Amino acid sequence: MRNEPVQRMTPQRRVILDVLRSMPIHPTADEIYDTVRKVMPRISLATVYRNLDLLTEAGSILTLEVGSQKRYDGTIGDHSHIICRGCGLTEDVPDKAVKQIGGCLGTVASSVEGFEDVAPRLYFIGTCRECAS
Amino acid sequence: MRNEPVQRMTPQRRVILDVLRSMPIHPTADEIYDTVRKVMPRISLATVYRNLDLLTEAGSILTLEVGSQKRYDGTIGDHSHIICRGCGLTEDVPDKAVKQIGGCLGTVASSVEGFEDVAPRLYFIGTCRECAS
DNA sequence: CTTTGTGCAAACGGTTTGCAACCTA
DNA sequence: TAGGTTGCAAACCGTTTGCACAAAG
Repeated sequence: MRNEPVQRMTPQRRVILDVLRSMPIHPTADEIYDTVRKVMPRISLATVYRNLDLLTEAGSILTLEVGSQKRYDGTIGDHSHIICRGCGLTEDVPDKAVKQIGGCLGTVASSVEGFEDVAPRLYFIGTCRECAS
Repeated sequence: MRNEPVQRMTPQRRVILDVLRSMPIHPTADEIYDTVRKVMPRISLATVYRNLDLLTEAGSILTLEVGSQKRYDGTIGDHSHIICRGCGLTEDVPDKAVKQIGGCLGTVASSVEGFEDVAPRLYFIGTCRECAS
Protein backbone atom coordinates (compact mmCIF):
# COMPACT_ATOMS: atom_id res chain seq x y z
CA MET A 1 0.00 0.00 0.00
CA ARG A 2 2.37 2.72 -1.25
CA ASN A 3 1.41 6.34 -1.16
CA GLU A 4 3.83 8.11 -3.44
CA PRO A 5 2.77 11.58 -4.52
CA VAL A 6 1.75 11.90 -8.14
CA GLN A 7 4.09 13.93 -10.28
CA ARG A 8 2.05 17.07 -10.47
CA MET A 9 -1.12 17.94 -8.59
CA THR A 10 -2.99 19.66 -11.41
CA PRO A 11 -6.36 21.32 -10.82
CA GLN A 12 -8.06 18.44 -12.65
CA ARG A 13 -6.30 15.85 -10.53
CA ARG A 14 -7.11 17.75 -7.35
CA VAL A 15 -10.81 17.97 -8.16
CA ILE A 16 -11.05 14.32 -9.17
CA LEU A 17 -9.42 13.24 -5.92
CA ASP A 18 -11.58 15.55 -3.81
CA VAL A 19 -14.76 14.44 -5.53
CA LEU A 20 -13.91 10.77 -5.12
CA ARG A 21 -13.06 11.19 -1.45
CA SER A 22 -16.29 13.07 -0.82
CA MET A 23 -18.53 10.39 -2.33
CA PRO A 24 -19.98 7.91 0.15
CA ILE A 25 -20.27 5.14 -2.41
CA HIS A 26 -17.63 3.87 -4.77
CA PRO A 27 -18.46 5.49 -8.10
CA THR A 28 -17.75 4.55 -11.70
CA ALA A 29 -15.57 6.76 -13.89
CA ASP A 30 -18.72 8.14 -15.49
CA GLU A 31 -20.22 9.11 -12.16
CA ILE A 32 -17.01 10.85 -11.17
CA TYR A 33 -16.95 12.59 -14.55
CA ASP A 34 -20.51 13.88 -14.12
CA THR A 35 -19.77 15.23 -10.66
CA VAL A 36 -16.46 16.81 -11.62
CA ARG A 37 -18.03 18.51 -14.64
CA LYS A 38 -20.33 20.49 -12.38
CA VAL A 39 -17.32 22.38 -11.09
CA MET A 40 -15.02 21.99 -14.10
CA PRO A 41 -17.24 21.77 -17.19
CA ARG A 42 -14.55 21.49 -19.87
CA ILE A 43 -12.75 18.46 -18.39
CA SER A 44 -12.71 15.40 -20.60
CA LEU A 45 -13.58 11.84 -19.71
CA ALA A 46 -10.11 10.76 -20.87
CA THR A 47 -8.54 13.01 -18.28
CA VAL A 48 -10.70 11.44 -15.61
CA TYR A 49 -9.62 7.95 -16.63
CA ARG A 50 -5.97 8.94 -16.90
CA ASN A 51 -5.92 10.50 -13.47
CA LEU A 52 -7.79 7.66 -11.83
CA ASP A 53 -5.13 5.31 -13.22
CA LEU A 54 -2.32 7.59 -12.07
CA LEU A 55 -3.75 8.03 -8.59
CA THR A 56 -4.20 4.26 -8.31
CA GLU A 57 -0.61 3.68 -9.36
CA ALA A 58 0.55 6.26 -6.81
CA GLY A 59 -1.38 4.41 -4.11
CA SER A 60 -3.71 7.31 -3.36
CA ILE A 61 -6.92 5.54 -4.32
CA LEU A 62 -8.13 2.03 -5.13
CA THR A 63 -9.47 0.69 -8.41
CA LEU A 64 -12.14 -1.96 -7.81
CA GLU A 65 -12.58 -4.43 -10.63
CA VAL A 66 -15.98 -5.72 -9.71
CA GLY A 67 -18.41 -6.61 -12.43
CA SER A 68 -18.22 -5.20 -15.92
CA GLN A 69 -17.40 -1.63 -14.93
CA LYS A 70 -14.49 -0.37 -12.87
CA ARG A 71 -15.26 1.47 -9.67
CA TYR A 72 -13.01 3.69 -7.62
CA ASP A 73 -12.47 3.96 -3.87
CA GLY A 74 -10.95 7.01 -2.20
CA THR A 75 -10.29 5.02 0.97
CA ILE A 76 -7.18 2.92 0.72
CA GLY A 77 -6.38 0.27 3.29
CA ASP A 78 -7.79 -3.17 3.83
CA HIS A 79 -11.55 -3.35 3.91
CA SER A 80 -14.38 -5.26 2.26
CA HIS A 81 -17.16 -4.20 -0.06
CA ILE A 82 -20.81 -4.95 -0.54
CA ILE A 83 -21.94 -4.92 -4.16
CA CYS A 84 -25.53 -4.81 -5.40
CA ARG A 85 -26.19 -7.67 -7.80
CA GLY A 86 -28.80 -5.55 -9.51
CA CYS A 87 -27.13 -2.21 -10.21
CA GLY A 88 -23.54 -2.67 -9.09
CA LEU A 89 -23.80 -0.08 -6.30
CA THR A 90 -20.73 -0.58 -4.15
CA GLU A 91 -20.27 0.41 -0.52
CA ASP A 92 -17.90 -0.37 2.32
CA VAL A 93 -18.63 -3.10 4.82
CA PRO A 94 -17.96 -2.12 8.42
CA ASP A 95 -14.73 -3.86 9.17
CA LYS A 96 -15.12 -5.10 12.75
CA ALA A 97 -16.58 -8.51 12.09
CA VAL A 98 -14.50 -9.05 8.99
CA LYS A 99 -11.29 -8.44 10.91
CA GLN A 100 -11.98 -11.45 13.09
CA ILE A 101 -11.53 -13.84 10.22
CA GLY A 102 -8.55 -12.03 8.75
CA GLY A 103 -5.95 -14.29 10.27
CA CYS A 104 -7.81 -17.35 9.17
CA LEU A 105 -7.95 -16.04 5.61
CA GLY A 106 -4.22 -15.51 5.66
CA THR A 107 -3.70 -19.12 6.63
CA VAL A 108 -5.77 -20.27 3.66
CA ALA A 109 -3.94 -17.88 1.36
CA SER A 110 -0.55 -19.23 2.31
CA SER A 111 -1.69 -22.73 1.42
CA VAL A 112 -2.48 -21.93 -2.21
CA GLU A 113 0.12 -23.63 -4.40
CA GLY A 114 1.57 -22.46 -7.69
CA PHE A 115 1.03 -18.78 -6.98
CA GLU A 116 3.16 -16.17 -5.23
CA ASP A 117 2.14 -13.27 -3.01
CA VAL A 118 -1.31 -14.71 -2.43
CA ALA A 119 -3.73 -12.45 -0.60
CA PRO A 120 -7.40 -12.96 0.28
CA ARG A 121 -10.07 -10.73 -1.18
CA LEU A 122 -13.42 -10.77 0.46
CA TYR A 123 -16.54 -9.03 -0.69
CA PHE A 124 -20.25 -9.46 -0.38
CA ILE A 125 -23.04 -9.38 -2.89
CA GLY A 126 -26.56 -8.40 -2.06
CA THR A 127 -29.53 -6.46 -3.35
CA CYS A 128 -29.70 -2.77 -2.48
CA ARG A 129 -32.91 -1.16 -1.27
CA GLU A 130 -33.68 0.45 -4.60
CA CYS A 131 -33.17 -2.74 -6.61
CA ALA A 132 -35.22 -4.73 -4.11
CA SER A 133 -38.29 -2.59 -4.65
CA MET B 1 -28.06 -23.22 -7.37
CA ARG B 2 -30.67 -24.42 -9.87
CA ASN B 3 -29.79 -26.95 -12.50
CA GLU B 4 -32.59 -26.75 -15.02
CA PRO B 5 -31.84 -28.37 -18.34
CA VAL B 6 -31.36 -25.96 -21.22
CA GLN B 7 -34.07 -26.07 -23.79
CA ARG B 8 -32.18 -27.95 -26.46
CA MET B 9 -28.81 -29.63 -26.24
CA THR B 10 -27.50 -28.70 -29.67
CA PRO B 11 -24.14 -29.98 -30.94
CA GLN B 12 -22.63 -26.52 -30.38
CA ARG B 13 -23.92 -26.36 -26.82
CA ARG B 14 -22.71 -29.89 -26.12
CA VAL B 15 -19.19 -29.13 -27.35
CA ILE B 16 -18.97 -25.84 -25.44
CA LEU B 17 -20.04 -27.54 -22.23
CA ASP B 18 -17.67 -30.48 -22.73
CA VAL B 19 -14.76 -28.21 -23.57
CA LEU B 20 -15.38 -26.03 -20.53
CA ARG B 21 -15.69 -29.02 -18.20
CA SER B 22 -12.48 -30.51 -19.56
CA MET B 23 -10.42 -27.39 -18.99
CA PRO B 24 -8.50 -27.32 -15.70
CA ILE B 25 -8.47 -23.52 -15.53
CA HIS B 26 -11.40 -21.16 -15.90
CA PRO B 27 -11.16 -19.85 -19.44
CA THR B 28 -12.38 -16.68 -21.12
CA ALA B 29 -14.95 -16.85 -23.91
CA ASP B 30 -12.15 -16.40 -26.42
CA GLU B 31 -10.19 -19.32 -25.05
CA ILE B 32 -13.28 -21.51 -25.17
CA TYR B 33 -13.94 -20.32 -28.72
CA ASP B 34 -10.41 -21.22 -29.83
CA THR B 35 -10.66 -24.68 -28.32
CA VAL B 36 -14.14 -25.38 -29.64
CA ARG B 37 -13.13 -24.31 -33.15
CA LYS B 38 -10.58 -27.09 -33.34
CA VAL B 39 -13.44 -29.58 -33.39
CA MET B 40 -16.19 -27.34 -34.87
CA PRO B 41 -14.47 -24.81 -37.13
CA ARG B 42 -17.55 -22.97 -38.40
CA ILE B 43 -18.95 -22.05 -34.97
CA SER B 44 -19.22 -18.33 -34.30
CA LEU B 45 -18.05 -16.41 -31.26
CA ALA B 46 -21.59 -15.10 -30.78
CA THR B 47 -22.84 -18.67 -30.41
CA VAL B 48 -20.22 -19.30 -27.76
CA TYR B 49 -21.30 -16.23 -25.81
CA ARG B 50 -25.00 -17.02 -26.20
CA ASN B 51 -24.55 -20.55 -24.96
CA LEU B 52 -22.34 -19.58 -22.06
CA ASP B 53 -25.08 -17.19 -20.97
CA LEU B 54 -27.76 -19.80 -21.42
CA LEU B 55 -25.82 -22.47 -19.55
CA THR B 56 -25.19 -20.02 -16.73
CA GLU B 57 -28.87 -19.16 -16.54
CA ALA B 58 -29.72 -22.86 -16.46
CA GLY B 59 -27.33 -23.33 -13.56
CA SER B 60 -25.04 -25.71 -15.44
CA ILE B 61 -21.95 -23.52 -15.27
CA LEU B 62 -20.75 -20.38 -13.49
CA THR B 63 -19.87 -17.02 -14.97
CA LEU B 64 -17.05 -15.39 -13.04
CA GLU B 65 -16.93 -11.62 -13.26
CA VAL B 66 -13.37 -11.14 -12.14
CA GLY B 67 -11.32 -8.40 -13.71
CA SER B 68 -12.09 -6.90 -17.08
CA GLN B 69 -12.95 -10.11 -18.86
CA LYS B 70 -15.55 -12.69 -17.95
CA ARG B 71 -14.37 -16.20 -17.18
CA TYR B 72 -16.38 -19.40 -17.06
CA ASP B 73 -16.35 -22.28 -14.62
CA GLY B 74 -17.70 -25.74 -15.43
CA THR B 75 -17.82 -26.65 -11.75
CA ILE B 76 -20.84 -25.26 -10.00
CA GLY B 77 -21.16 -25.28 -6.23
CA ASP B 78 -19.55 -23.15 -3.61
CA HIS B 79 -15.81 -22.78 -3.95
CA SER B 80 -13.18 -20.06 -4.10
CA HIS B 81 -10.83 -18.93 -6.84
CA ILE B 82 -7.25 -17.80 -7.13
CA ILE B 83 -6.68 -15.15 -9.78
CA CYS B 84 -3.33 -14.07 -11.21
CA ARG B 85 -2.90 -10.32 -10.86
CA GLY B 86 -0.67 -10.38 -13.92
CA CYS B 87 -2.60 -12.32 -16.58
CA GLY B 88 -5.96 -13.08 -14.98
CA LEU B 89 -5.40 -16.85 -14.99
CA THR B 90 -8.09 -18.27 -12.72
CA GLU B 91 -8.06 -21.60 -10.89
CA ASP B 92 -9.95 -23.24 -8.06
CA VAL B 93 -8.74 -23.07 -4.49
CA PRO B 94 -8.94 -26.40 -2.63
CA ASP B 95 -11.94 -25.99 -0.44
CA LYS B 96 -11.02 -27.63 2.84
CA ALA B 97 -9.47 -24.69 4.63
CA VAL B 98 -11.95 -22.24 3.17
CA LYS B 99 -14.88 -24.28 4.50
CA GLN B 100 -13.75 -23.70 8.05
CA ILE B 101 -14.47 -20.01 7.85
CA GLY B 102 -17.74 -20.40 5.97
CA GLY B 103 -19.95 -20.05 9.02
CA CYS B 104 -18.07 -17.02 10.18
CA LEU B 105 -18.51 -15.35 6.80
CA GLY B 106 -22.21 -15.97 6.98
CA THR B 107 -22.36 -14.20 10.30
CA VAL B 108 -20.66 -11.16 8.83
CA ALA B 109 -22.92 -11.22 5.80
CA SER B 110 -26.06 -11.16 7.90
CA SER B 111 -24.82 -8.03 9.66
CA VAL B 112 -24.57 -5.92 6.49
CA GLU B 113 -27.30 -3.31 6.61
CA GLY B 114 -29.25 -1.81 3.74
CA PHE B 115 -28.91 -4.84 1.50
CA GLU B 116 -30.94 -8.01 1.14
CA ASP B 117 -29.84 -11.57 0.40
CA VAL B 118 -26.26 -10.79 1.32
CA ALA B 119 -23.77 -13.55 0.59
CA PRO B 120 -20.00 -13.64 1.02
CA ARG B 121 -17.68 -13.99 -1.95
CA LEU B 122 -14.14 -14.94 -1.25
CA TYR B 123 -11.32 -15.13 -3.69
CA PHE B 124 -7.57 -14.84 -3.72
CA ILE B 125 -5.19 -12.89 -5.87
CA GLY B 126 -1.62 -13.91 -6.50
CA THR B 127 1.00 -14.12 -9.21
CA CYS B 128 1.10 -17.28 -11.29
CA ARG B 129 4.39 -19.04 -12.08
CA GLU B 130 4.56 -17.68 -15.60
CA CYS B 131 3.92 -14.07 -14.60
CA ALA B 132 6.40 -14.35 -11.74
CA SER B 133 9.24 -15.20 -14.10
C1' DC C 1 -45.33 -25.04 -39.36
C1' DT C 2 -43.61 -23.00 -35.22
C1' DT C 3 -40.01 -22.42 -32.27
C1' DT C 4 -35.34 -22.32 -31.05
C1' DG C 5 -30.63 -21.88 -32.47
C1' DT C 6 -26.95 -20.51 -35.71
C1' DG C 7 -23.47 -17.63 -38.39
C1' DC C 8 -22.40 -13.27 -39.87
C1' DA C 9 -21.78 -8.55 -39.45
C1' DA C 10 -22.76 -4.53 -37.35
C1' DA C 11 -23.56 -2.12 -33.04
C1' DC C 12 -22.56 -1.18 -28.29
C1' DG C 13 -20.27 0.57 -24.03
C1' DG C 14 -16.49 1.20 -21.22
C1' DT C 15 -11.77 2.25 -21.61
C1' DT C 16 -7.47 3.61 -23.94
C1' DT C 17 -4.58 6.08 -27.17
C1' DG C 18 -2.52 9.45 -30.72
C1' DC C 19 -1.90 14.01 -31.22
C1' DA C 20 -1.49 18.96 -31.16
C1' DA C 21 -2.01 22.55 -27.90
C1' DC C 22 -1.06 24.01 -23.17
C1' DC C 23 0.70 24.75 -18.80
C1' DT C 24 4.19 25.14 -15.53
C1' DA C 25 8.58 24.08 -13.31
C1' DT D 1 12.23 25.48 -23.33
C1' DA D 2 11.44 20.67 -21.96
C1' DG D 3 8.15 17.47 -19.89
C1' DG D 4 4.21 16.34 -17.98
C1' DT D 5 -0.89 17.20 -18.82
C1' DT D 6 -5.08 18.32 -21.22
C1' DG D 7 -9.12 18.03 -24.56
C1' DC D 8 -10.67 16.02 -28.52
C1' DA D 9 -11.56 12.37 -31.56
C1' DA D 10 -10.64 8.08 -33.05
C1' DA D 11 -9.35 3.46 -31.93
C1' DC D 12 -9.86 -0.60 -29.16
C1' DC D 13 -11.75 -4.79 -27.28
C1' DG D 14 -14.91 -7.74 -25.07
C1' DT D 15 -19.62 -8.48 -25.47
C1' DT D 16 -24.34 -8.09 -27.40
C1' DT D 17 -27.80 -7.75 -30.98
C1' DG D 18 -30.49 -7.80 -35.55
C1' DC D 19 -31.33 -10.57 -39.10
C1' DA D 20 -32.00 -14.17 -42.46
C1' DC D 21 -31.43 -18.89 -42.73
C1' DA D 22 -31.15 -23.72 -40.71
C1' DA D 23 -32.49 -27.32 -37.60
C1' DA D 24 -35.43 -29.64 -34.48
C1' DG D 25 -39.77 -30.80 -32.41
